[in-house]
Amino acid sequence: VTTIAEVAERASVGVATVSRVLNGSPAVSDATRRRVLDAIDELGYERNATARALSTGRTAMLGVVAPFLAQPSVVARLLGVSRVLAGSEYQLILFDVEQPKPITELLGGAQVDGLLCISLLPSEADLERLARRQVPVVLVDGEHDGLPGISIDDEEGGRIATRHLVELGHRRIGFLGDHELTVFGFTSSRLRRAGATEVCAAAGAELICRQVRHGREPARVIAREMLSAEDRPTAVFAASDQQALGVLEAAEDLGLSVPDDLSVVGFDDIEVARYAGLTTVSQPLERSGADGAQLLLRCLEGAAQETVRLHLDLVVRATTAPPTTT
Amino acid sequence: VTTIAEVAERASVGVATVSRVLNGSPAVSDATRRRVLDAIDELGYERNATARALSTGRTAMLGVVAPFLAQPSVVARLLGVSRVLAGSEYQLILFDVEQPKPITELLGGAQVDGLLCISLLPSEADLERLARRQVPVVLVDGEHDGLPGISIDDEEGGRIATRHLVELGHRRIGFLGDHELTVFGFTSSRLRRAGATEVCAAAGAELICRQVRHGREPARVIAREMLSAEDRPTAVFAASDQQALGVLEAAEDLGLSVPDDLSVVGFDDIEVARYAGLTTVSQPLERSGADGAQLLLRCLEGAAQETVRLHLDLVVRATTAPPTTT
DNA sequence: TTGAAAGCGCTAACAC
DNA sequence: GTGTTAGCGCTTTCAA
Repeated sequence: VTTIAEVAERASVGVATVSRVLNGSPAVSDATRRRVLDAIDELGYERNATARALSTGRTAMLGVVAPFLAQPSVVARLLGVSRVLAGSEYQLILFDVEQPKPITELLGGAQVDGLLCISLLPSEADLERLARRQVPVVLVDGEHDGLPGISIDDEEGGRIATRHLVELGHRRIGFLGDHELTVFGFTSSRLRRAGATEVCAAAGAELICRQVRHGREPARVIAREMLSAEDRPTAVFAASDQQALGVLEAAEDLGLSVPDDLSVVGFDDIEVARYAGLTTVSQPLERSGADGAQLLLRCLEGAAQETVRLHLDLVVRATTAPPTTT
Repeated sequence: VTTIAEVAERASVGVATVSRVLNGSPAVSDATRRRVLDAIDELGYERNATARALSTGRTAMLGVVAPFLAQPSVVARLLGVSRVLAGSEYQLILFDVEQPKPITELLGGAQVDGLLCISLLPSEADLERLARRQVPVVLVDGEHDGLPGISIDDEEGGRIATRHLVELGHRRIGFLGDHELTVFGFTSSRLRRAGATEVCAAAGAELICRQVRHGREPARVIAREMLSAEDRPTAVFAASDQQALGVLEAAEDLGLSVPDDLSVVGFDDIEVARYAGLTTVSQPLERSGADGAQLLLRCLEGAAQETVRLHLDLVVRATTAPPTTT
């Protein structure tokens, strides 16, 4: 409501001078600066970010695209992003993806100086349009050709989980992962399965694969089916903790005791995992968001673009044990 | 990079006509509209939201201020907000509050058409400045004089939880709530305690109160102390599930078995509560966010401002039982 | 060190 | 129906 012009008038200077003061330009005499500052104070002036953005071509906003609600792991990542951005000059605009949909469409005309994609992969078309808009893109929990990003070695993660089961003595292992089609071109589930397949093959173990929509409930349904079979697996590796929780519920439904009748390994190590006593492959979730944000910030400064892979750990809790030889 | 002027030139029309097409004005002949649309297509034009915002005075962005990371309950609420906003023309800008700090400062010059405050109360000064900017404010999980919002009856919630304990036979009850100073002028913890106090008084039960910084770990520390006392309470009512979880951990630390040696009631019914088998007072978290967003949307349309109170439920799980008379 | 003025890309009167 | 033009509030040359 108060504009720079009113401040200028009150301080008896030109608008350019006010702008200089606002932007901390050294080319203003102390006396003038004082007058301007006083005028700003008296008028309760606050600079209009929109006008500034139009003029400079920078909005000081970073977009974060993520399937926010689908997975708790995304929340943890977002937390890292938020913490880093809080210490920067950028604001965070959240674009929640509920279903696969062109990112650019979702963005609408929204002007952002940079974009962070969490747990989803932009399509080639999206990338092209983003490039035309000169918006740098950083991936968190995803990899793509030329794009900088933070990720993990999903295949290795699959190996870690499966190796654990194999070493415990399991030879008939179930795998529960995302249904490829529903997950935004997201390949981690597939890679984790590849890792599992590799280890099973080497150990002469059988891997029974099922794909399902993400989330606990769908996993529960499929797991119930998988565990009802005559030759049910003695252990299940779920591609996410959420799905692992679904498996645990299914086990309970069927009266199977964990880990005696069934071992379960998850992936992510989200907070609930601890409460459920779930054995899982742990990845630094919050860290990934923080690092991703930092990376984007550096891209914005024109720095070189890198891709970082974070470390994975097996966390053994109470849902895995050797199979009972019935 | 492409502007409305280029589109206009290509379609051999004036910029106003392009603008009309862009905004779906009916006052454009079909033939012209076609030409414009084609030009837009060929040029891959996308309208610049910043310029539009500057011109119209509306940014199509809604701010959400929340102590996002502090509490899982806030995440659930945010989820409701996000879902509603996804169906609107507005984008969501997230302002994460890590520590008490003037909201307007946090907002910076960021232009938002409306503001949703989740689980925190803006100061009078903030409210004034927001009003001067003509930004409508809606509260989610909070109440304030003239402001519309979605809330619950915290005092009644305190009564519900405590009544449950009293009815089970507990006569020495601990209360663990937020430290008033740390929570953004947030009064729910205080009100919940008031409800608890009332019920205890009526039942002739003793209420031992402790205040603590929010979060699980601080609660654990204080609870450990509270439960180490000679005359320790036989039940604890925590003002949030997070804190209740801390109490459960403290009990485990001390070798107290729940619910035999100690009953625990939480508040919120966040997702983990279910896994921890925590008895708690359940409030519709996601719903509160959704309703709040809807309310804000209506305010933006100039509709009357209301305040809604959501329903509370006691969810009895495995952490409460009658006290064992040792 | 300071001010005047020309945009930034769009919308909305106002004329034709 | 359509075009012209004056802003929206700020930044940033360019002169002084």
